[in-house]
Amino acid sequence: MVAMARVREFDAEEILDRCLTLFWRKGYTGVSVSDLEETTGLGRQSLYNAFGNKEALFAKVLERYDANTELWLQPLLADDAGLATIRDYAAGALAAQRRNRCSGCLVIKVLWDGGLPDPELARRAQASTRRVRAALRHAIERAVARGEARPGDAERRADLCFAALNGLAALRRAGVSESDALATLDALLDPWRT
Amino acid sequence: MVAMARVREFDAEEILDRCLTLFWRKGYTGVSVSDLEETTGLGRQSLYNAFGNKEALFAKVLERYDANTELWLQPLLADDAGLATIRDYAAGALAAQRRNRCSGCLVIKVLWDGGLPDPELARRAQASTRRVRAALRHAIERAVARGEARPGDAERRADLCFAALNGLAALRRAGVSESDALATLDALLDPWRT
DNA sequence: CTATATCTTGACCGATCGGTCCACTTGACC
DNA sequence: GGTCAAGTGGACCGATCGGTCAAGATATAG
Repeated sequence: MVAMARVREFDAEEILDRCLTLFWRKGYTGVSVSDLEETTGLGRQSLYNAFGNKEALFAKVLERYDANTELWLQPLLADDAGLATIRDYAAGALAAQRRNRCSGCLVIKVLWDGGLPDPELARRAQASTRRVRAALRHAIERAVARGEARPGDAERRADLCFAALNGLAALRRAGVSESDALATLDALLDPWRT
Repeated sequence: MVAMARVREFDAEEILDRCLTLFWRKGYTGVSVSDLEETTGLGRQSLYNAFGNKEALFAKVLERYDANTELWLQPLLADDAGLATIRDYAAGALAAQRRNRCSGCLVIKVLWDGGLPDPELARRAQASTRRVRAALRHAIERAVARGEARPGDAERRADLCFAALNGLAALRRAGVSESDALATLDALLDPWRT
């Protein structure tokens, strides 16, 4: 390597974020490479130079989504987590979905479409959902330990929470308002309180 | 009209059923006309003669799905409906999804994709979800009236049921077994019992 | 300044998309 | 049996899909 050539003119992370929003909104197969060009403002070859191809780019996007999710999950994994933490998590998720004009979980969506080219990606997507369920379970266990919630099968409750959270997105698509969706989640959590 | 010509050689309803399964599995945009040719065994022109185009065919399929749903909803609308009826409804839905190798509600899925060409179709899809929620609400109200369930906001509970039912499909995609998914629903219904 | 390795732009590839056209077959009616 | 509306199969359409190739532009190292 004797002579270094020009450097890349864009910020890869910002580009990935734009792609993330797009994939979140329209799914993997629903996004064309031309769409990616448009929202990123980059030429096609620049995208392929930087990320490989559409599938590899989506893999990076999924990694980024997972990292973001991990951050969102932190409060649930804290010692003082509880039912209110779960509610906050849901409120944050609904707000983020409104901001990005998308609904539901990207991971669940691409799992539903089944259009993922690489089965490894599907495996990682499943692992991602397991982390969310485990975090919910932890928050519920802490709530029970602290006496906030009455005892019960934490794993079942966590899976039920997970199902309800994803179902909230279905409710939103069915025309229910964000505040009504949150109130619906309260109808799940409140009966657990002591 | 002097001379009648040959009659159609296939049963339109059976064809629609095959298309329904395919759309259910892969969504509207995920199904190509070639796919439809393959699963129906019909030529392209036969499909277009009988149903118009892909969008019109999907509209018929949606109509059929709605009619089927109406049938599935009947037990929930009966006077003796209750929490067990809701559980049966969920069990039937999960079993049907296993049989058709698809997951979740077709209507919610196409609403999620957002790939519907006709906004009127989206409107009908939303109306369809409202009928399901109303039926769930009726069953819950009957359960309360009969003393099976303790009193509570029936509409919130119905929407929560709706969310959980759709979330059950998300759980299945996340790798949870059918029986575990049903047990998760029980974790929602049991606390309502008197 | 020259040389060179990389980035960028835009034309282009074969495959597939939804949809149409046309020649051919078929069967009910007179 | 002849006629003709309707059904069927296959070639074909322009548009778009994901992906590639070949120049041209550009910044760094010497």
